[in-house]
Amino acid sequence: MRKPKGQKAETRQRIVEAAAALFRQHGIDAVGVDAVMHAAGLTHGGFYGHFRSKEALVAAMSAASLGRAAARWERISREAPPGEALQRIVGPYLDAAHVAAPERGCVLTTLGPEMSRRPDSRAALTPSIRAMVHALARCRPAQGPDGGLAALSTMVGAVVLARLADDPELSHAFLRAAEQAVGGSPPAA
Amino acid sequence: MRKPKGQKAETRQRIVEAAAALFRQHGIDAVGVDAVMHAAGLTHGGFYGHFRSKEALVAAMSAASLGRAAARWERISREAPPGEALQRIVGPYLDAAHVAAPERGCVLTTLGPEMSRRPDSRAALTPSIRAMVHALARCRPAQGPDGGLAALSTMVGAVVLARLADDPELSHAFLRAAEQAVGGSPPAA
DNA sequence: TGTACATCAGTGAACGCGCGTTCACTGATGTAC
DNA sequence: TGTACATCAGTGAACGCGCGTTCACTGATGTAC
Repeated sequence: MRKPKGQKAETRQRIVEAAAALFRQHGIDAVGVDAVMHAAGLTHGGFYGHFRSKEALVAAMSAASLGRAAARWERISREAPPGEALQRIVGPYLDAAHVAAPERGCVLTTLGPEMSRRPDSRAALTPSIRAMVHALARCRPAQGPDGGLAALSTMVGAVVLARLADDPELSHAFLRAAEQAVGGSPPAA
Repeated sequence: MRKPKGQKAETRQRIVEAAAALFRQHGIDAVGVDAVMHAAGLTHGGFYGHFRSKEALVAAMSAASLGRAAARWERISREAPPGEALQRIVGPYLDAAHVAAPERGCVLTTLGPEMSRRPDSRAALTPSIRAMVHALARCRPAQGPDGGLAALSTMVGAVVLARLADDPELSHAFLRAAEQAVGGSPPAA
C-alpha cells in the first residue's frame, strides 16, 4: 500500500486536523487514537508511523491550531489600521457562532485547562500566545503595552463562560460585555 | 460496618471534596472513581451507595465547589464597601498562588471547558456564575450592570492563560494586566 | 520501454491495563422486647 | 439493663469494554537494470 511521494506529510496533516476537531469537541481524554485515525480515513495501527505517542499528537495539534490563529491575527494587525484590525480579530472571536462551534474554535477556550496540565502542549502554545498578545496590543495602541494581555484574557474568559452558561441570554451577555470592554464593537456603538 | 447516625452525609461530603481536588488537578476523565474513593479513605465499591454515576459526582462537586465561592463573593460584596470588596475578591483570584494550586482553584479556570461539555454540570454551575457576576457588579458600581460580566471574563481568562504560559514572567504579566483592567489593585496604584 | 526487486505507508490482530458499574457479602450500630 | 435481631454503610471480587501501544504482514509505488 505504498503511497505516492509526498503523501505521508499530507496524511499526517489529515490526522492532526481530525484530532484538532475531535479533541476540541469532546476533550482530549475522551477521544482515542482509534477515533482520530478513523476520522482521518485510516486504521489505528498506522498512527505510530506518524507520531511517537498520543501525547505527541496533542502537542502537534496544539502548535498547529493556535499557530494558525496567531499568524492570522498578526497579519491582520500589520495590514489593517488599528481600529479595523481590532474589529476583524475581536468580532468573530466574541461571536455566538464561535461559542456554538467548539470543534472549530480557539483551543485556548476549548482545551486551555487540559493543555496546561500537559508540558509538551504548554511549550508548544506559549509562542503563539505571545504572538496573539502582541497582535492585540498593536490594535489597541492607546491601552499601552499590557493592553494585549488584558484583552486576550477577557476574550478567552468570555468564550469559556458563554459556553458554560446554561442560558442563551446570559451567554450572549458575556460576549457583548467583553466586546465592549475590549473595544471591538463597530464605531457606531 | 454500619456507621453512627449522620455519618453517611459526612462521608458523601468527603467523597465530593476528594473529587474536587483530584478533578481540578488532573482533569475529570483522568481520575477514576477508584482514585476518588481511595483519596476519601474508602474502597471503590461503596461509591454507588452515594452517587448514581460518576457523572452525578461531577455535577455535585461542580455545584458545591463553585457554590461556595459564589457565596463568599456575595457575602464580601454585601458586607464591605465597594473598593475594599473588589480588592478582597480580585486580589486572591489574580494571584500567583491561585495559579500554582489548581487543586484548590476556581473550577471555572480548572475545568471550565470540560464542564461545558457536561449538561448536568452546566446546569449546576449557572446559578453560581450569575451570583458571581452579580457580586462583582456590586463592587464596581461605576461600570454599570454589565461590569460584572466583563470582570469575571477577564479574571477567568487571565488565570487560564497564566497557567498555560510556559514562562513565569508572562504568567505574572497576565495577572497584573487583568488586575489593572478589573480594578482590583490597592488604591496606591 | 519492459521486467524484477526493494521500499515503506498503511493494515488489523493482539497485548496488558484500568475504566465504570454490579453485586453478594460483612459486621458494627440501632432498635424491639 | 440485657439480649436478639434488623438495618445498611462499606467491602472487594468480578463483569464487559475500550484504551494506548506493538508488530508481523501486505501490496502499490519507486528504482535499477
